[in-house]
Amino acid sequence: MSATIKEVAREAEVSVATVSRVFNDKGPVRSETRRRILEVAERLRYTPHGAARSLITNETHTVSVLLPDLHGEFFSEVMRGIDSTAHGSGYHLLVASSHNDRAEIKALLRAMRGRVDGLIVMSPDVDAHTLEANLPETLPILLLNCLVDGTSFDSINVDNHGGALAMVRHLAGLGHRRIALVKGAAENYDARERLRGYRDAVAALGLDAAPELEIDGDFSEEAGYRAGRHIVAMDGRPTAVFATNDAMAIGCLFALREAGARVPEDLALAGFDDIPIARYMTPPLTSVSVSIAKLGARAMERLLSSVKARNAHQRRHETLPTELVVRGSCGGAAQRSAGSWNL
Amino acid sequence: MSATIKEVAREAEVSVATVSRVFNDKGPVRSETRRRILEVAERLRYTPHGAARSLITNETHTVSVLLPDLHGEFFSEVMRGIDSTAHGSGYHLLVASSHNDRAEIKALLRAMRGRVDGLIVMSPDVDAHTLEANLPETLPILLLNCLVDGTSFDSINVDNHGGALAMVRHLAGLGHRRIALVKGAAENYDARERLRGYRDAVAALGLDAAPELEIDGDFSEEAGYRAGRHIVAMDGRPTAVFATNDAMAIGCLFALREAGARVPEDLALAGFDDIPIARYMTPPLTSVSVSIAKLGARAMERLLSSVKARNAHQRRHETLPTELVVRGSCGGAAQRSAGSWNL
DNA sequence: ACCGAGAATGTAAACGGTTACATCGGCAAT
DNA sequence: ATTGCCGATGTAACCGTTTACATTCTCGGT
Repeated sequence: MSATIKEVAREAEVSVATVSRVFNDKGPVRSETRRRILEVAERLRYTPHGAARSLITNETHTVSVLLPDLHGEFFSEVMRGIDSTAHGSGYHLLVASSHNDRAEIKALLRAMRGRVDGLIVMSPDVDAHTLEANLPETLPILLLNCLVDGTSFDSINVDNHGGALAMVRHLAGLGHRRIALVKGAAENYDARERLRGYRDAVAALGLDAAPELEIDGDFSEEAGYRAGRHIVAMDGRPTAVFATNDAMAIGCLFALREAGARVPEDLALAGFDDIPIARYMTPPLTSVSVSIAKLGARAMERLLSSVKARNAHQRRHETLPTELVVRGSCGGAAQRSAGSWNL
Repeated sequence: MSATIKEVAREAEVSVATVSRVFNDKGPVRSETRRRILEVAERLRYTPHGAARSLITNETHTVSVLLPDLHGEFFSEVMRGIDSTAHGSGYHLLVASSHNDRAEIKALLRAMRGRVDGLIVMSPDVDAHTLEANLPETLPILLLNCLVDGTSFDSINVDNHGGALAMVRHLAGLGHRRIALVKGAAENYDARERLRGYRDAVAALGLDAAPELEIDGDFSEEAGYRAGRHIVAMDGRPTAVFATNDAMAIGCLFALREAGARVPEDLALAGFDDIPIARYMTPPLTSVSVSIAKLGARAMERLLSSVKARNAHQRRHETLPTELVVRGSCGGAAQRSAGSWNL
């Protein structure tokens, strides 16, 4: 094993306390002593032992991110944001994908004690109760895009409702009265909110409202593909399709093209999330941008502040606004200037 | 704070040793005693303290992944593979993106002591020397897609050379004699190997070899875009473009389309990596698949085995084969059957 | 009734740090 | 010369576990 603080102390002919003081910049140390200690430490390749330090100081300088299944762009982006601010504040990142098995989640959560200073939860499946039951009540927690019923946890959510509303309004503005929606899984919170936004907009604008316009899906490309095939075969065929995430929009586009339907001429298509691929599709996909990296950054920011406040702070629920990104897939005025392709 | 083992012991009227034995399934415990202890533990919400445990056992059940900058699909996929096997073996994952600052990397590496049992390094920038100088020599390390000169570290590399070779051979088979290459950054190891594969193939097959056919790039979409613009303007215009990664192929495709060049009719286009978007492009991109998730899984597998062997094992360098994935972007017989889209 | 062998449990020493408190000089003020 | 104070350093307790070793209990065999 590596050298310990004791060996450094012995070699530098001081006590461990002094060595510790040097390494933590705490308390007065004569500069000559400091120099000698640092020199010895360097020679012995001494590095403080993380676990030992955590044990006594009761802080790990590590936060954990719990997510459902790290799939694709969304995960990658949100992690980017999270990592960047964590890193900036000298915190390490522990990732845990829950694979939504009940017992497993419980085990995961429990394993957190003594390992992390805080927790960001992104699993829509993990209910607040499970969290409370399996975590030390002093551990700061931030719910990211989770259902926040009456829970007293801090949270950040994307304005799914508002985004969906804006998208439907946009489509209506282009003249569409009959807009199909490709739904996400019923138990998914994001999915429910987007659905709610769609319905509210349809009602408010007096558009065609029919159960068959709400098509089942689960946020996977394959579901989008199935939805697409279904749509081209409908008799009261809609003039626009709003897939509630980009992955489904992609699958859907494939199905439409396969069936010979042109987008946007025959059918307008819109997505949600504005994942990086969206702008490279043919046609480029109109979507709702949620600024995923910023979402992650903001989450970590808030978590760290509650870590520093020792979790004794005012709880808050925050909603991050979305932005409609108009590209070519819905026709209309959508145009993008050459050269700005890499926005 | 949460309950400690002592409180459980006191409440259950046993010694801490017995509680510990129960929680680790070690040594004999009367089943009645075990029951009582578990009951008390549950009531007190006791969970073993990670740091304390690590301190004495000298293992953290955590491995760290060091990567350059967690950007995009590649990261996401490789993490997926890594996480899945780590998780399967009961290991936690610490991610650290190095942001390639010298001093920062050093600090990061040092902070690892007492925090992790092993390390996967994916930063092509981190040289072996930095690793050796800043890590306890007993820490198992696996180099993933890094330059492995004479280093004695374990490693896994993608067969970049073979993949590039196969791609050029494929293009030549379609009748192309003048094939442009869009290079990656000169200092990037993957990039160099792919370039080497291209040159070897060109030489072996007697294709047109000219310096102007090797176009600068850096693996970014933007670089691909610039390369595309450059290519359409060349006088001895090539008939095929081999972008050494998919991101550049995407940018390139955009530029070609913008200039009115049809793919694959006027110009064949190929990429490398087979990122998920590739199959959704128009036309679908012919690429070299590296099975990224498998790469990550394999890496973690090997790392864990050397963790278990206490790092006292035979070092090995391994090369993961690549696979040519033929789609529509190069013309020829490329065709994909409807329905298999979600492969 | 006694012995010895396990089985069941307890005791206490690590693990590698941090930090409250004690100690020790040296120096300015008296 | 004494006092008091402060800067520099040392001592030792503590953080929450695991585990080698000691101790006690339980029984079957004699």
